[in-house]
Amino acid sequence: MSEEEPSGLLAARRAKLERLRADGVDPFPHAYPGVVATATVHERHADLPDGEETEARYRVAGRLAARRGQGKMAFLDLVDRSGRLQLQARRDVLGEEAMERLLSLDLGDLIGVDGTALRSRRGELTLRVDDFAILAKSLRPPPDKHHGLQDVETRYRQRELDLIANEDTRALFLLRARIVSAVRRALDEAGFVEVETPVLQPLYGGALARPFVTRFNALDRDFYLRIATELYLKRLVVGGLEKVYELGKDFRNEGLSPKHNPEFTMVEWYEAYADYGDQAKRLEALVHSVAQQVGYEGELDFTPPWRRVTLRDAILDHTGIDVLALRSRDALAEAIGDRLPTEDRNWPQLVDDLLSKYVEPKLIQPTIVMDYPVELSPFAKAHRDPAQEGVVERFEAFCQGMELANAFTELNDPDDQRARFEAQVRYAEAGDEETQPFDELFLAALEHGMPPTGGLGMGIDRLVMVLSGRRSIREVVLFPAMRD
RNA sequence: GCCCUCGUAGCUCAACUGGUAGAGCAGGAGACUUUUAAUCUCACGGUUGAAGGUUCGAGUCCUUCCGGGGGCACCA
Repeated sequence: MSEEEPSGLLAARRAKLERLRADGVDPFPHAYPGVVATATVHERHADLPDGEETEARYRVAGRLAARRGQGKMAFLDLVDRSGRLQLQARRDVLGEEAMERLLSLDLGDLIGVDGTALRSRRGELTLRVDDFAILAKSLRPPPDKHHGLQDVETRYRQRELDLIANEDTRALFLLRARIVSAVRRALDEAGFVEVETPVLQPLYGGALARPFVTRFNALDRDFYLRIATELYLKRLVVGGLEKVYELGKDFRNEGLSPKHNPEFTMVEWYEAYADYGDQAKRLEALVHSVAQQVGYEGELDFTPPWRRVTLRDAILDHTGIDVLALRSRDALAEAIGDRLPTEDRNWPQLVDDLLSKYVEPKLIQPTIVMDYPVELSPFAKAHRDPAQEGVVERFEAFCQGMELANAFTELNDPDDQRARFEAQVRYAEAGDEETQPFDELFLAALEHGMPPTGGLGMGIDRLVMVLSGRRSIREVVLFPAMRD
């Protein structure tokens, strides 16, 4: 598979590959047992004084990241997942042949080293190379060893290069892994059972979004990639699993933005015999705990309780408009005036517009916005306070100017749920493309009886954005969606 | 889909009002036994995203297309 290589860089590496083979060295050996992390070597000799040598031998492996040649002695930097370790190669230790082979290595080659720990006169912990092996020859030049890889497009399209070249990228995705682990651990310890529900669904639901459509050949019909796990998880609560969660990918067929990737990771949990107030407490405690476990040190204060405000008051504070006093589309549109385009927007859409344009960007510290209009929330239970007519028990948590989580006291009255589906169908007939399709199987499940239940969904990518201070979801997704 | 903006060597970046593309790193040859972005010498490295156009002359100006980033729309 040859291609243009204007600088002859590929040819030079190919030539080295052939030279290795000619010398009887396998450039792609099968395994290299007994490797320890470079961080382990650093930990074991943290107190070694400058200029001191030891008898301690280690086998490490990783990518050759830098080289400082010196004729009869050379220093090399080896990078593995845990960090970086300096190697010292001496002609008098290795002998002529091995020294020449080591000096002919390219940056980017994967090597394994057996060596003896010492600390150089300049204070750098170093492994003197007693023996080494090429573990995989690199046939392409790596990114710049000092500047790393800066080109945003290449960083996203070839994330492996970003990970090779940029230590903060490695740290970020290790952080992401610890965040996901901590979320799972918190739910496991709280007695939730992790489940897996279908990604390929004959009918989508659980959120207001357009789905991806795919073809199921054997059944000769279209299926949908899930937009949420909500409805299947609630069927499991009906089934008696009581406390369930799923952490996985959802897919929404919508535009790209710094806050939206068409496939994203969501955790949803459902808890029998609990309400949305319980979920708010669980969310606060969980995020606070996760932040502590991963060593979050940013500006955001996750200490419970978070600020709470009703949606009505939040919009009133930021716009002067009382949406609950203006329950008709036209009255609300008139109050909005020319602040937002109101044509072709129905009442719930206008409320949502006010929230996302005037309130959401201002919510930097963690904030829980409670009590939404029923029209925006087809799966949330009506407010227990009869005075709160048209309002459901739902909250969204916001942080760093974006939505982090969405929760409600789940609607478990099957007749009410049926009426909500019917309302969604009416919105669809009026042209709304993001309505909730009618789900008879879900209704049948509710008719068997679902306990009072509180549920919550939280965007994992956004949690990682918040805890890492990243402003684009593409920074926290390994392979974000890109054009061909 | 619309608007703004960016695209130069493998990587990181230069190139005044249009004057014929340059450096560091990497790679090649060589020197060097404690370097830390090692240093030094020499040579090499380009379809300036693509295709057109204006001009005596285009990296630079214009048009279209491709891709990235930001914004709008869509959007949770």
